[in-house]
Amino acid sequence: MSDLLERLRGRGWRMTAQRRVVAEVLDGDHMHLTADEVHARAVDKLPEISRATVYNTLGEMVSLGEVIEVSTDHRAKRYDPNAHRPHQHLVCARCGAIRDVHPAGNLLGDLPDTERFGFTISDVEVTYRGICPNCA
Amino acid sequence: MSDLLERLRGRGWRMTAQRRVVAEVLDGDHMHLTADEVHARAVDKLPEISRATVYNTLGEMVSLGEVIEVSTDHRAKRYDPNAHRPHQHLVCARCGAIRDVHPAGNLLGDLPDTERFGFTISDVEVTYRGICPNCA
DNA sequence: CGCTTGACTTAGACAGTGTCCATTGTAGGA
DNA sequence: TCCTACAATGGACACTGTCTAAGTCAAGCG
Ligand SMILES: [Mn+2]
Ligand SMILES: [Mn+2]
Ligand SMILES: [Zn+2]
Ligand SMILES: [Zn+2]
Repeated sequence: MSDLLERLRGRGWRMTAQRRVVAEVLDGDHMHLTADEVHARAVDKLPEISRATVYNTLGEMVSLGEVIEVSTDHRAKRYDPNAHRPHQHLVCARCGAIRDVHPAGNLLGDLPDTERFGFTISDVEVTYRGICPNCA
Repeated sequence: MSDLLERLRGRGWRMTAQRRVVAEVLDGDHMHLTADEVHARAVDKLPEISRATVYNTLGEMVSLGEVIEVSTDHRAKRYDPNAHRPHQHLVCARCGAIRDVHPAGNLLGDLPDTERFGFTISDVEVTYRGICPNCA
């Protein structure tokens, strides 16, 4: 089942009921949940799990590169278990729906050397904004 | 001096000391300030200006398209008076320094039709991340 | 000019999101 | 089974942003 859980076990994580539940929630069908949304779903499976533990666990997963933090609006960060296939996000400006997208081309190459100001650039983050078919 | 102020006057804004000061701060040398940083600088010029007014004024300037909201980290929004020349941002992952950059190429064109899922896309937001010369 | 009025400002309460810490619990190895 | 280092807990706290009720004032008008 949980590939995410497998990878975490392989990294020497102490396996607790709480971490199992957080991993299960992330691997479920709902993508791009906020920490509090993850917590709400986790509570359904393990009523005594605390908010702090969910925040800690998500933060650790991000540090390990197993989960990605996404912030498409200026509100809560969202947690994305799709960390092993590089992708970007397409966001509906009206309802907030989020889709994974895979742009063609070399995004990093679009930035000329004269525009790099001596930075060593390691990452490009792109958010496409528009109106989804439902909202149109 | 303040081009920003001129444009706002032209839009029928009631001209108050508070709005003048916020516009002056934005047009100063420091770019990409947070609302509370704008407030701190505004207080130096007009001690009684309130936090709420700074938030309100910045929000109105954004609505009018005279200022852009930027969120490069997952913390406070930053306010960018450079609203009339489209650009993107380059951010130092260590110290948070922000530079304006002007990518070549058609950013929107990088997203194939098959990756648009029926959305009407109106905007692309790009953040380049790396390490600045100072931090390297 | 001085009045009038509706737009603007203010202080502070409140809400949403995230962090911290002292205490308690427990996974997993000896 | 026991130990102990690591993890979980709950609640206080910090940061960012929003809201409201009451007071203030810019600007148009006589
Ligand atoms: Mn994603
Ligand atoms: Mn800028
Ligand atoms: Zn929509
Ligand atoms: Zn730096």
